[in-house]
Amino acid sequence: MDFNALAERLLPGEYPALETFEKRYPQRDLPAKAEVTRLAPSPTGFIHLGNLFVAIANERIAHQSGGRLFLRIEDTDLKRKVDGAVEAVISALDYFDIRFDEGAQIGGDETYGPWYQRQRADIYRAYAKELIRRGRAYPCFCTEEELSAMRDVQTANKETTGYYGKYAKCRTLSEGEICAALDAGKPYVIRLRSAGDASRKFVFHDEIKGDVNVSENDQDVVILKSDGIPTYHFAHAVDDHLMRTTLVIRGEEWLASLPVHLELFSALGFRPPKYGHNCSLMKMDGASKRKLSKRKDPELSLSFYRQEGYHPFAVKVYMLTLLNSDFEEWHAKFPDKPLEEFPFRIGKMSKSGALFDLDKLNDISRTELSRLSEGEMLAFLRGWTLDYGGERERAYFADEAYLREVLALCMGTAGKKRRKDFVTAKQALEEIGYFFSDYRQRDAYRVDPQTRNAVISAFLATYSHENDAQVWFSKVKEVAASLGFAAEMRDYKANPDAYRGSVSDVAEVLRIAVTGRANSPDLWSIMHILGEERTRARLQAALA
RNA sequence: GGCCCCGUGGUCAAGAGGUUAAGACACCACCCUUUCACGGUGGUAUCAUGGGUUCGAUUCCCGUCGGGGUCACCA
Repeated sequence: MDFNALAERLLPGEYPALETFEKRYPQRDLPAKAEVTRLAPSPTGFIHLGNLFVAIANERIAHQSGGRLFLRIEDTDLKRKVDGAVEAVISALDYFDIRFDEGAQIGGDETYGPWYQRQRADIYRAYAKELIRRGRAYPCFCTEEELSAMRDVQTANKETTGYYGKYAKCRTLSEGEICAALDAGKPYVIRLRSAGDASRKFVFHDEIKGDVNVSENDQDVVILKSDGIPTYHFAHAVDDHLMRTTLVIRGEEWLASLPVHLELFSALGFRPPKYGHNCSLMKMDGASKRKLSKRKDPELSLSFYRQEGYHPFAVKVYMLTLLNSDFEEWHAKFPDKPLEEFPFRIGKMSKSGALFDLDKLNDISRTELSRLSEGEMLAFLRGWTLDYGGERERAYFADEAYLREVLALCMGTAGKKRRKDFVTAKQALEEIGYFFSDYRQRDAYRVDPQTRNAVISAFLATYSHENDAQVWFSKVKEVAASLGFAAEMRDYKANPDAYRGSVSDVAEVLRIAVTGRANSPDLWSIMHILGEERTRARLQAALA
């Protein structure tokens, strides 16, 4: 077989000599320990919490080591392409502070581009042509039907499925057969002629998983699809070599194809990067865990968190606590230090899949939000409102001084004790709704209507808006006492049977009447922010 | 099903051949309290299982079970 002639027939024309690529994409000039990492999404426009997870790890490792992080777009499958997807990816990641040094739409150093794989078609073909010349790749004319029939046979025989060994029938086609098929205009793909033996095993060191047992690849994988575009595997080997990637952190689902990648690197004469296969984020589905899925878990797309109004910092803190178990302690110890100062270590990443825990995220969100000043909170809420808020939320910003006052009270920024009532922007705006015209009773009264009316009327009878907090509260106590409730918590606790309840129960009635909820900041302050008129109106309305 | 990965409380997890097996979330109780919170203290709860190795195993080895991943001209 004349491989040179075959290569010429399959990929006619002049392709640059491979050395020119080595020159065009030189070894990077970086410090010794610097790592070059990347994110290589396909342009579906969908970004997942899992993507963020991996993105943060890649970003940290690159920047912490003085290396580079780049963005490459894996657009080799046109079926997946969605317009504006790249912008969406960048914007979503940017929201969480992931900044690329170079890559698609980044505008940094362009040396290692182009960053869209479709624009690199000639590069892949040049390497594919070389592989054909060396007899390491060959054309395959098998149709989809043939392949699937073959798979059925293999399954029935309980054999490994795929294109390998005796099943790789195009591997042994004669020159004449190939030419005939080509002359007939049959579509074909280019496959790797694997030199591996699946019965041979070896140990591979994974940066996250540690030593992993793998078998050699023996599959004649497709490297160039019938449209001349490379498969992921081939593009990965070529690109990550030429872009001088030193470390690939990617999802665990790639571990199975690692042998393919390793053989590709070796066939191409490239040194493979280091790999870290990171476990996927799991979700509880009924009684069992499962990987987060785009289809089934739209609520776990990155845009969900933005829409809900989670603070990006909080999400990042949560991701980091899952990524490196000692981060949480570090962050608790140095809450004011920038996250970048945390010594992130790939070796600390967990080998087992973490279950996504919304309770934990919410707790972190609460804590992080409670650390903001009311000015920062105002800005955060405004940002969210501009993007996702409705008319109601927008109206809250009409009187900024008033809003500030509300936030200061709700966050406890004035006093020494911060409150932790806010979890997300959306929820916070809902939470403060009662300071605006839309009163809604959210929580139910725990006392019967008669008692409720009695409490409210009694309070109304003595209510004087000018009273300071002290006087105001002593009046609440009087109301309590007059209706058979303990005025002092202590008394109630000492002898609960002697009372119908305590001041707490009385205050709760008033609280619900005024705010619509059983939880709120200091009631007296609320009444004073609302003003006498609205306060009386709400109490009055609650009587009805 | 084959192959690979994983297996400490409900969740995230630290940990070491001998420990009272950390911590965080959630939950419960109590304390503080001028109501709501914040906070504080305490509590319930874990080494999947069987067999080895060992004076001793949750830790090392093997099997079992369980969970996950992967077996495309998708990435």
